[in-house]
Amino acid sequence: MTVSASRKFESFSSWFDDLIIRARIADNRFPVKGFIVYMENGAYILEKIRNLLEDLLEKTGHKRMLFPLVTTEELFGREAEHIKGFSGEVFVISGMGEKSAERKLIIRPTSETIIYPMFKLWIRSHADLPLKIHQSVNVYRYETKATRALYRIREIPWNEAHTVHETLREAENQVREAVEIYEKVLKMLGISYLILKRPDFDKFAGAVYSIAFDAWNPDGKVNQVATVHNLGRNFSKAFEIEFEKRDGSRGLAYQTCYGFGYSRVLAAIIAQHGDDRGLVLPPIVSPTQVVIIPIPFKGQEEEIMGYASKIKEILEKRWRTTLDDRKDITPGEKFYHWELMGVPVRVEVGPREVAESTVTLARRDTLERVKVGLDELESKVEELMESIASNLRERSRRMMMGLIGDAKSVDEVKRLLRERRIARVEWCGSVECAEKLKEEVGGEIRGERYDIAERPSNSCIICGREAKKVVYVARAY
RNA sequence: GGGGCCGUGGUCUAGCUUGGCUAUGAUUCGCGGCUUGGGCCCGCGAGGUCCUGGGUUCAAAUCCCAGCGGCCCCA
Repeated sequence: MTVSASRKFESFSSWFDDLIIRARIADNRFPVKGFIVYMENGAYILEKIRNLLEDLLEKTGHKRMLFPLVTTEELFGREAEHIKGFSGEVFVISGMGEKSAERKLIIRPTSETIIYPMFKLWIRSHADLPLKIHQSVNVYRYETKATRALYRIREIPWNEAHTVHETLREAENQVREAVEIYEKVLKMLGISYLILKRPDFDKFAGAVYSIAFDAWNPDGKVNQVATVHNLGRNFSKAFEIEFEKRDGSRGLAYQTCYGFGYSRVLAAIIAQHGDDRGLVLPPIVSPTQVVIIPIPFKGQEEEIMGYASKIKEILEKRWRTTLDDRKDITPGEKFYHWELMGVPVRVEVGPREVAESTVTLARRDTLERVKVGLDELESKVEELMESIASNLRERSRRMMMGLIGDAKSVDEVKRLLRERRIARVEWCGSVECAEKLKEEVGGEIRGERYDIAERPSNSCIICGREAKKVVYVARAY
């Protein structure tokens, strides 16, 4: 059985906006544009995602630190490319109360220029390396394009990690470790994505190269949920991060940094798994994992409630369990409510179940129901949780595969993007062709696969010269 | 960056073109009753800076200007 998700594909915007507020994820009506309120479910899920990621980061030796919110104009301007990339979208503190500032402060759009001056102080020799730190904080970017709840906001909750290494090779290995960590988290959430090495013109400001995780979205605009950058020695040069090498000579350190956007990952969970009835949450992050709905009949209320409480006692030992004992609404209404909230497993108990010592279990992803005996309650719920998690992952992966289409001409790219899909094309690698393509089709070259090698076998679809790369083209948030 | 559409109780909405009555209806919320295997029904009650500011007018939700905010399309 499949649940219709036609609304989310046909009118994604209104489906999403409507859902996040009704499912108490976020309220976009805060009076400052681009700043949103995370309500209990949104805040809860963000926290769960954060725990999953931080746990993996710390297991791989990243130390949690917390750095200040602000940097100075001087520090911010140290790395030429970096300031070029961000200058148009930083918030600046230019005064305090009535007074204007002697020294303006810049609120972090990302923390390189805040963290690296400290790295300079801390790193003296190879024995101090590798240095791996991370922090989960908000960063601020004055988006000039239209903002969008969770996807494109001006106050961005994320995790950023920064590492320093002796050699280029070690930095390369660190990039791979970061990619693996992000893959693990996204996999636990059932999210599907492409890992793309961004073309040079689209890399992080100050990086040697950038790798991005683009999650698919129902409206065809890919959602960049995380990025990993090899910074080479660009920043260590600007911030004078030098160390004494094993051979006694001095050298500049190699660096990497990577960021993981919590709100965009939350958006991806909602967008990839949700359907016309509301959220469909992976069990691992769902605020409520099991909801028990009693179906009382006149004269049997007490018996049924007693039975439901007993079920709750059993289940709450292992899962976040809610017994919906509200008296003023009908069971049917409760079904709709908890489906909206995306609760993975629903337990229905009525007169029939009481009489037979059974319960009826319903799963949120397919809405299938099954009746099970009390003795197998826990094992069946366990099975369901696992099955839901893997079904969501598989379903999302299949969807993404279906969205990708090969294009042999600019017209075909146009057609694919119009169908809200992702085009795979062969490209010569020139900026001119990339710009021309963008102009004609409205989508941009997002990059080539990082996780697997795809070799071009034909010519560039724009200029016809020899193709150097197989790249993916999509509209993006 | 350019263009278009829109803003009315918590939510959705009528009214706006052609200015004029106590701003319409639903939903929601509170109380009571009845129900309960998919949003049931009945009664009573609550809830409004008509986005903000300025202008035109005897009179503005309605017309004009600016701002703020949202959505869509193009770049």
